[in-house]
Amino acid sequence: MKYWLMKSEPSEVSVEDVLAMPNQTVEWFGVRNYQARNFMLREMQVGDGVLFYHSSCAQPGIVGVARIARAAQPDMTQFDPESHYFDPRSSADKPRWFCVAVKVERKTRCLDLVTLRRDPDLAQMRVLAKGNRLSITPVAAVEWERILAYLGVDWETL
DNA sequence: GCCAACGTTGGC
DNA sequence: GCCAACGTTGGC
Repeated sequence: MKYWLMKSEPSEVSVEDVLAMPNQTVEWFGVRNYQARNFMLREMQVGDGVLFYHSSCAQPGIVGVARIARAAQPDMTQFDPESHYFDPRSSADKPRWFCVAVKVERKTRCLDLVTLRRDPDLAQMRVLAKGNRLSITPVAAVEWERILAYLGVDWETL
C-alpha cells in the first residue's frame, strides 16, 4: 500500500464538496502534468491512502484523509470543448489524461503548511521541497503515520 | 498582484 | 537534441 498527497483548490473542489458528493467520492479530473498523471496511471492502487490538501487559498494545508477508490480512467474533461481542461490533442481512442477516483474518509482540522514545515521529521516530504509544484506527490509511510497521529486519525479503524 | 520555480513548446 | 520563450503553479 502506498500513500499520496493530492492538492485541490477549495474554490474548485473542497473537502467539504467531496463529502457532499455520492459516496463521498470525486473524480480527480484536471491533472495536466505528466508526472502527476503517471502517478495516477502507473502507481496508484485502489485502497492507497491519500492526504487531501487545499492549495491556493488563505490557509494551505492538509484538511482530510481519503483513499483511492477506483483506478485511473480517461479524464472526460479533456474531450469537452467547453471545459477549462479541454485538450485538443486528445481523442477518445487516444486519451492523454487520466484520473482516479478519491473517497474522502475524514475531514480533519487543517494541518497547515507552517505547521508541516516546523516538524523536522517531515522535512523530507516532497510537497515541502523548494519549488515543488507537483499536485500529486508520494508520501513516505513514516510521514503518513506521523501526520495521521497529528490528526488523531486511526487509519486501521476508519 | 508579485514572482520564484518549474514544465512545455517549438524553432533551429 | 538544445534551449529560449512562454505558461502555470502556488505561497506570500
